[in-house]
Amino acid sequence: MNIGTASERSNLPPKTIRYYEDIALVSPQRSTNGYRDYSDADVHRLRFLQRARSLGFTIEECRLLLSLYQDKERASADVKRIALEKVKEMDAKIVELRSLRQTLASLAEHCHGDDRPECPIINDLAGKKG
Amino acid sequence: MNIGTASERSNLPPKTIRYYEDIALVSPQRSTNGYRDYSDADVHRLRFLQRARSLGFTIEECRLLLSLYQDKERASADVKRIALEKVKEMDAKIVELRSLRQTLASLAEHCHGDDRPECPIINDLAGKKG
DNA sequence: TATAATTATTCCAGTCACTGGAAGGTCAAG
DNA sequence: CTTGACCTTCCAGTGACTGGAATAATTATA
Repeated sequence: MNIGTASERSNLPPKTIRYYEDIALVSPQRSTNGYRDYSDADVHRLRFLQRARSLGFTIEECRLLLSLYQDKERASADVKRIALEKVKEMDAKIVELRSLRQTLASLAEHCHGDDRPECPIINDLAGKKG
Repeated sequence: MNIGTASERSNLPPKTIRYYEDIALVSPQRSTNGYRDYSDADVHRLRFLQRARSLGFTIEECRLLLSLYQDKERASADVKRIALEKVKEMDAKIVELRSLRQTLASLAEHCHGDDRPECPIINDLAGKKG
């Protein structure tokens, strides 16, 4: 099938799919007219990538997961380890984001938000005390 | 002062400070030897940037905040609006991240994580049901 | 004073994961 | 036969830096 169809079925934009070919993640056949010709297996890999990316795996992690997926002898322990590391990373990111959010929200709360130029947000960013 | 000192005082790496000059955020004087010569006001701007960036503002938002900061006539309402938008964005990001984290964690939980190749994480990524 | 170490300079290239756009080839419908 | 949708390649840009090479200036030490 052409890239447009593969795009619909994988829920990935054509540009992204071509990019995945550039970095050797999914390499479809070519039709006689030079168009990329995606097999069901290719689309399968694309969907795998779409899902894994949306779960926060990097491209290189996806590459690893794909190779584990290809390898019939792979141990699920490998996959689990990678997943749990990712969960830990996400936890850390959430904590950090929540803290930033709190700081910013409390700054905004103390900003009267009218025409007067006194603004605690600006003051804080500028490093003023109080 | 030289870039090294400015770096220490602003808690920003020299590379980043030079980059900020490239994109016209902080433009110090030059000494006769060609070295950048940072004033206290420059360092002030750098600290402002460091803090704002760490709070999740983009460079362009920082540019805006700096211009509001410079402008004595600015209304704090503008700053508050920007800050509250940012808080909303962060809330959304946190929700999304939490959901991804949950998906991944529950997949990992159901993965026995031994030598057997059966792995729910891989199966899920591959789009298998059950 | 010679030398070594540190810090500074510029410039080019790379990161990550795409995304946009130009210039052109192919194909199906009317 | 033309229109328009879809496909191709290639080049360049995004954001926010970061790394590294080659060179120059300053500072510390022997």
